[in-house]
Formats: sequence, structure tokens, C-alpha cells
Amino acid sequence: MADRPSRSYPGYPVVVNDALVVPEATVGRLPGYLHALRGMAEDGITTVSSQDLAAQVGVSAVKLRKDLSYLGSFGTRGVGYDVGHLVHSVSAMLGVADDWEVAIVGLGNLGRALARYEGFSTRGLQVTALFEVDPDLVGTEVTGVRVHHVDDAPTVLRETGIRIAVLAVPAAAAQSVADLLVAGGVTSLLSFAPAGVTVPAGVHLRHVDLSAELQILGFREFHRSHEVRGASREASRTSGAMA
Amino acid sequence: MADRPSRSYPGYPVVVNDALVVPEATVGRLPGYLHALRGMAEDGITTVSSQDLAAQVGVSAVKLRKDLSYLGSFGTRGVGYDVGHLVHSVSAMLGVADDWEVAIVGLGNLGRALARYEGFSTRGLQVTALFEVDPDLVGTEVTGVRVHHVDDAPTVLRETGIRIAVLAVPAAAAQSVADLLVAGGVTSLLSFAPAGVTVPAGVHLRHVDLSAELQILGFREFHRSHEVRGASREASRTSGAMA
DNA sequence: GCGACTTTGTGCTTCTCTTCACAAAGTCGT
DNA sequence: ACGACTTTGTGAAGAGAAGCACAAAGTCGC
Repeated sequence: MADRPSRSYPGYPVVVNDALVVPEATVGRLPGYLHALRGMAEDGITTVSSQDLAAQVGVSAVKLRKDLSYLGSFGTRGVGYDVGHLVHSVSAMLGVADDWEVAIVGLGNLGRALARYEGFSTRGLQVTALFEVDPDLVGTEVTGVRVHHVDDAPTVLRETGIRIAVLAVPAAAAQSVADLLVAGGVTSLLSFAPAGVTVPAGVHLRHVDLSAELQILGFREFHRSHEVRGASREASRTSGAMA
Repeated sequence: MADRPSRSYPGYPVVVNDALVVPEATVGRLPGYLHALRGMAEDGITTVSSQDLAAQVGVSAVKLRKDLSYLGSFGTRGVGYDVGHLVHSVSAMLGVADDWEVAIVGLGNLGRALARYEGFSTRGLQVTALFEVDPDLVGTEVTGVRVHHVDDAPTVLRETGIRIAVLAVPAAAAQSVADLLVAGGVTSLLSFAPAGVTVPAGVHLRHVDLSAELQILGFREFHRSHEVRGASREASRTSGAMA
């Protein structure tokens, strides 16, 4: 316990010269684990088996264990994992310690909804800057946060040092706004625009297309004639935008 | 390719004995292709190369070609693809012909935003039913659609035959509401709840966790010390210069 | 009509993620 | 203390997706 920076292990790599080797897929599931774990902690649960936690999150137990193994966190065989310890491990890995400041660009239906979404604050995310083009909105406040003009984004972003931004603008404006954000020093971008956005290497881009999600479901409905997949027991399919 | 009787005929579904042979990953990209193609069609563009289309969507050209090959659609070597034909092929594959009716459950920030989102209609999706628990909202209308009480979901869904639903309720209610929807005959579910939801086999579930998306970006920021890995995974369009 | 050039289509390789099988390590009842 | 039972951790196998290289098939200029 205490601190164990290195968990040297026979074959499996966790740290290679400061570069973490955690599979992309695993990272995508960590937030889910953390959320479930926190809920458990609040309920006073101190120990949980991979079986139970996995069921709650909706993944297989083996997958969960393998994921956790990358964190170097240890459960106790025959018992399970210590919830508090796990919360700590996963939080540390995700860097939740620092609250990340996030900017939202575009205050249409979606942008406003995101700005007001309470779910962020409890997850270490703080919306501290808003941008719009509509002059009627610029200068106003949404949930206590000032709305800037999108043209001022580079300046404001640099001043605040915000590096994570959410793109909730129309498809047509997506690319140009993205460029503006990158110019402002943003290095992680979450785009909701139904359009392809390209960014310089080094900038992380994730894309969530709501219409596409539904169209994919429509596709499944359309071709509903395959009982072959997955079959039995809990069929929980998580997916976000993957890139 | 003269030697082996590959697949089907000009431009049509690739269905083999009821079992669809289009990779999951490909399906996930089809909506993006379709969107870009429609834009091109509107601009009067009649022909496009895999190179160009891929760049616009943000994937590699080879990936695009392979994806399209599953549709059995044919481009012309040395020229490219016929936009109109491709729009038709992809639409047919996605089943966009029929407009899918979609129900939205939960009219919080996110639910309302989705209900008002204009992007759906142009993509073959029609929001035709809304559900809430808040008695103040039940009975009202949002963008011309009546709001029902969530308890009436099974009935309403059965009457309307809606099979695709969007879950935009708090985490705590997610599972029970999902059960209700499934009881109403929903077979495809898109959940925004930050909680694991399990559904019976045969029901398709997709999960989008907005907080998780940002947390993943936070993770990348936190561990930004690894510009090593293949650098640009996406086609990088550095502002200004060309490669 | 012919050769240079373009662009598609795909077999094969490579890589990543998932699943399986099982040993290791611990608990609990008696 | 011991043996039955739980639950973790992980090597190895399997599945799926991505990328490379190249042949096939077409266009265009002359």
C-alpha cells in the first residue's frame, strides 16, 4: 500500500518509460467503473467481487478483472476488491484528482443542455467557459457562466488555460470552430457535430454523433433476423464514439 | 476477381442467409458516409473518389473502400464512385427508406434537447413519442409531440409500434425504465444514463455516457506525455500547410 | 489503339481486444 | 488445522478490425 509507483511484474507491462500502457478499450470503461464504485462507497459497501461490479456496470467479469489488472490494483483472492481502494486507484488513473475545466462551444439545444447537465460536476468536470456566435447570447450567463463570442475563444482559452472543449455547433461550422479552439490551445476535443472534423496530430478528438447512434439502431431493426449473436445472459453493450 | 464468384449483384444488400455480413465497425461508419454523400449530392457533385470521401469523413481511404465493398456497391476504377448510387446503396443498407419512429424518455435537459434536435428528421428519424414522470409535464406538448406519463409507455409503445427508444433519465431510474420500455416492445435502446443497463438478449442497447467521454479526454490530458504512439491516428490537417 | 496514369477491390499480415481455462491465493466451517 | 469453496490474476487462444501491397479495370492523351 502507501505508494507503489512501480509494480514490476513478470511479463506484463504497465509502465514503459512514463508512457502508460493501458488499452484504449480499457480506458473507455474506467469512468463507468468509477461511477459504480462511488455509488457503492456511498452505500457503505466496502468490498465487491469482480462478478458483482461487472454485472452492475454491464461488462463481463473477466474483462473487468483484466482491466483492473492494468491499474496494478489488487483485489484479494477469495474476497474481492476493496471499494475505497479501487475508487482511489481508478480516480488516480483517470486524473480525476484535478477537476478538469471544460469549455462548451455552441449553445443550441444540445450545448445548453450540456451546460446545465449536473452530471459533470460530480465527475470531476467543470464547465467554466461558454462560447456562441449569436450576439443575443453573448454577454449573458448560463448557470453562472459567462458566454463569450466564439471569436474570442483563442484569447479566453489561453487566459484560462482550458484544454478540453466540447463542440456543439452545426456541421457547417464544425471545422472552422475546431481550428479556432485548437488555436486557443485546446488539446482534447469532443465533437457532437455530424461532420468529419480533422485536427492536428497531438490533439485528441472524440466524436459523438447522436443521429448516427440512432441510425445504427435503425439498421439493426431493419435487419432484424439474426439471433446468432451474443445469445444468453446479460447482453449489455456499451459503446461511445470510438476513434 | 474473375475466379471467384464474390458476392451479390450490382449494388445490393449483402445478406447471406439472413445473417448479415457487415462488420459492426463498418455499420458504425455508414451513417457518417451517408451524411457526407448527401451533402455532396446537394452540391451537385456526382462522382467522388474514396480518397476524397474518406478525407471528408475522417477515415482512411482503404477503410472506406473496404466498408463499401461490403455493400456490394461498385465504384469505377480509375474514376471513383457515383454519389447518387452510393447514397442509394448506403440508405438501403441502413434502412433509411422507412422513417424510424423514435421515443424519448425523460425530458430533463438532455431529453428536451434531443426532442428539439433538428438533426434527426433529416436523417430518417422521427421523434413521435415522449415520456416523463413529472406530472407538470405530462399532458403538455414539446415541438408538437404529446408528453405521456412514463407508466403509460408500454401501452403507448405497443399502440404506436415504436421500437426504438432513447433513455435520458437519471441513473437511478435507468434500469426500471428500460424494463418498462422493453415490456412495451422496444427492441433498440439508446441510453444516456450514466449507469449500466441490462436488457434481455435480442434487444439492442447502445450506451452514450457524456461524462465518460469527457473523463476519457481528461485521462489523455492527464497522461499527456506519450506523443509516441503513431502520433496521428486521424488524418491531420494542420492548419495552413499541406502535406 | 496504345501506353501512362488513376483508382478500385481484396488477399494477407498485423494489431488489438475479448474470451477461455486454470493456477494461485485466500476465506470459512467444522 | 484441514479441506471445500471463492475469487483473483493471467497466459494463451480466438475473433475482429485495420493497414499494406498489389492486381484488376478503367480513363485520358496522343
